[in-house]
Amino acid sequence: MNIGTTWFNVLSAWKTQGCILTLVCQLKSCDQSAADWFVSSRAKTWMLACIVEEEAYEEVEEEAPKDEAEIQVESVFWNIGLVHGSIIVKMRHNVATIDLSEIGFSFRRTESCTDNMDTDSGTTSSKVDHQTKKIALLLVGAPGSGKSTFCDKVMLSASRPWVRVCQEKQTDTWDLSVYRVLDVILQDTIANGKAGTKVQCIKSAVGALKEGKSVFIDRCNLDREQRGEFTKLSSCDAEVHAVVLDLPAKLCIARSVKRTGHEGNLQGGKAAAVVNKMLQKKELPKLSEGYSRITFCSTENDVEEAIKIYSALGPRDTLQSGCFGQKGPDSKVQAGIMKFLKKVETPANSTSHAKNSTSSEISADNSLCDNESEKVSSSCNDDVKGIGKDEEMAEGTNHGVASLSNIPTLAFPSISTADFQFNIELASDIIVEKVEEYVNKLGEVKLVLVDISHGSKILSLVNLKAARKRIDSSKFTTFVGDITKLYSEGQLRCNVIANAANWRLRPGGGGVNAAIFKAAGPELETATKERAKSINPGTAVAVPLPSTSLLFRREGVTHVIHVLGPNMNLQRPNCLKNNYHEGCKVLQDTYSALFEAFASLVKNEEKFLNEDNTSGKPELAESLDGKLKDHAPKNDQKVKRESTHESEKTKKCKGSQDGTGSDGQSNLRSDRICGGTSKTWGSWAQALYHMAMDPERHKNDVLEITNEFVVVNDLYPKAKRHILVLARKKGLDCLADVREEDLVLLRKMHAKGLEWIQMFLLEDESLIFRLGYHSVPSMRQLHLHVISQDFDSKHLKNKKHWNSFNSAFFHDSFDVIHEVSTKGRVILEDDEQLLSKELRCHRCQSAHPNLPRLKSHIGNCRTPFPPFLQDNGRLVHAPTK
DNA sequence: GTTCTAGAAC
DNA sequence: GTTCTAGAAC
Repeated sequence: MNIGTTWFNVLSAWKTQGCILTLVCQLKSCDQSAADWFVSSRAKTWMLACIVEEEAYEEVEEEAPKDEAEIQVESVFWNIGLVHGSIIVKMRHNVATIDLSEIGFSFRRTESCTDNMDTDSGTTSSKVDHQTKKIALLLVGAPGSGKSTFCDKVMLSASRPWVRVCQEKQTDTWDLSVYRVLDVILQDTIANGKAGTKVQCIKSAVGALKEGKSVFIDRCNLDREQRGEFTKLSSCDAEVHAVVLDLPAKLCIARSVKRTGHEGNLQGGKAAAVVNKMLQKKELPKLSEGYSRITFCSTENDVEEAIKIYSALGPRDTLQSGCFGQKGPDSKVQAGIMKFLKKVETPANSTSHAKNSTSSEISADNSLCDNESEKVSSSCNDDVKGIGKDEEMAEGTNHGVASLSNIPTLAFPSISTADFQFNIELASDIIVEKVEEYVNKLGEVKLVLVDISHGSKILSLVNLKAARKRIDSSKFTTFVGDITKLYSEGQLRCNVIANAANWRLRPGGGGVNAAIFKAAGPELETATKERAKSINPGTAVAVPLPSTSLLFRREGVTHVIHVLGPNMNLQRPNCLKNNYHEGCKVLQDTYSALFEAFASLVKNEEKFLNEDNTSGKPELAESLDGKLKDHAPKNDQKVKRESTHESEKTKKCKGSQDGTGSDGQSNLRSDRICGGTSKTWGSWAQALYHMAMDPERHKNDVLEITNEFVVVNDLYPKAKRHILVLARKKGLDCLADVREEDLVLLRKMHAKGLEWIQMFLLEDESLIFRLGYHSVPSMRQLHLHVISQDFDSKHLKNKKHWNSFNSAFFHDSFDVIHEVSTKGRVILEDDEQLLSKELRCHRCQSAHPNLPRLKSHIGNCRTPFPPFLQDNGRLVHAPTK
């Protein structure tokens, strides 16, 4: 038997699905005894070597005459540094198993693979080039911020080919002897090789990009100049991204100390000094440096999120451009945006499902637990106690289930199966049985069983059993994700979530209870206390979530239903000591109580809605009449939400007035700005006024005339559809002039707007509309803008245009009507400053350096609109099918 | 509201 | 050199 040895340069390695690793290798050299190949990622290289039997080897030679072999590895069981286990390799047309039980690997062919792979591959890697939208990703962060870990984690699970380019070790060192590399791996260190220069880094990066791979630039990249050369990588037909690991200095130092301590090179103090010095000099990247996307991570959770995003990125996928995460350096503070950021930021610290920290990271965290900021301590608590039990990497957060529906939805965790150690088989039976019992009884609602971990046993069991019972999947589903981030991360809108509470109804403990209390903030604790002091097993306590709670504002959760299930854990109170007769009964009662409580909330909602429709906004309700979808969550928090909205405005107002002034003063001020006769209108600003006063004269420009208003196309539409409903009442120049007596008119204008939207939707059902007024209009005569949210128009030319429709400068008609009916007028502030604020996407809130960049972004952004827009009919679109 | 344009930013 | 912004005139 002829046995050959061959070496492969691994051109790229990426996971295609599950644990299938695809490698593109370049045949380096061969001899007659064996074939070795190896794979590398990072300095801690994936190293796989094998002896190939004659047949397989010949196959490689025949099939890859151009010095290229394509290999897929399935079922990989490996452990860097130990190099043992077995892997299944698919090498072009063959599948083989590699047994790595010892260094003398064996390789045996197991079955034929029928994949018809392209054997005439032409130039090396050309295939990859065409498929891959390349990315050059600069990691920006101090030593110990987790840059390399970031790369490792992404490379581990990404289906796109990534190469890590770093200072310490170049990826083009494939010509090292296999044994030397083996040594490297076995020692888990990168002691070989001198530090690479920046030029080498760039060379490697360019090389990798040309081969169709995406690259990580794993250097500190803390100052702009350092980064400059790398942003030029865009000339290699790659998008340049930055991920900023802006973690607390203490954390970076702790990790650096740990690391340097291990190698025995640097004293802890020295590491701290290095990190501190670097952080002092840091300049955060700006989009204007040439990035198409920047992601700021200020917590470990942010980092995990970013890892997830890049891991999920397939070879052909692209990410939205813009500035994501935390404050960008070029952001001017914008009240609305800061509110948004706060919404997103704060709860990010509240839960952690990052179970894939290395042990050194966890211990570094622990050392900070006692005296670090709350941020760090909360995340390390989670790391230690563990919300999820799963050690595997948290991958995506959902299975593509997107729900924006208004159907009341209850998300609930599996009760008692985690900390209370209830048997999972039995629990899954009970869940399915109870869901089956209630799902139809509850009417038009949806139930979702949520578990944070992928591969969760309870979810699989429940899915299986629910399928067997043919439970309607539109009414009951399971969902993988964090129950406190269902909307923001999973686009799953759940009005109500269930909490597996403790008997004291107190925060803490761990798991779901801790996560929900953290995410909801102290408001939930207070609201809970008002309802009950404790809870008995088998019962439920429904708590309305105050509108100030982040869980409400960010996720749209209106109620939390606390439930307490049976406990089988001896370490916890009221242990049933394996008495499953009693346990099952209690668990059944628990789910019954949960679903009953949910039913009761739904019932109350409907009642409220009906009352609201008859007294509040008859025209609106009539006009909608099932033809157009009102996005309102239809819950009893409506009034509360409005009051929040107002109080936020008041705060903002105070801020903008140099800390002076009560509401009264702000009213005065708004009067001065745009009220009554105090504003003078230029001749050019009178066009609408003339149309309203004498529409017959402008017949050609007018769409519709009634006694009370005129509908016209906006002369310079800022979106595909943009019309104005003009009030004809004299003296009603702008919002500041509106009084309670105009309420009927406002409602009619709104209804007229909705009528026109209906017509537009017949032509293009993909459009989504918003109706509203400019705070300080340029044109005289009160006019309602009815504008589609595509903003696809050549007339949208500047920041002012954008912000006038996408900041608090734009007052939704719904809010105007509500405000006038409750307060008699619209409270206006010095809103003109809002027009010069930074440009942010109206969907995902990412920031963009200029309007052309923003426009190209919004052309692609499909992120759901933020919850506040989806509520109360602020957005109007075609009925969802 | 738009257009025009200087000059800043790239 | 080109792109983009912002202020003035209308």
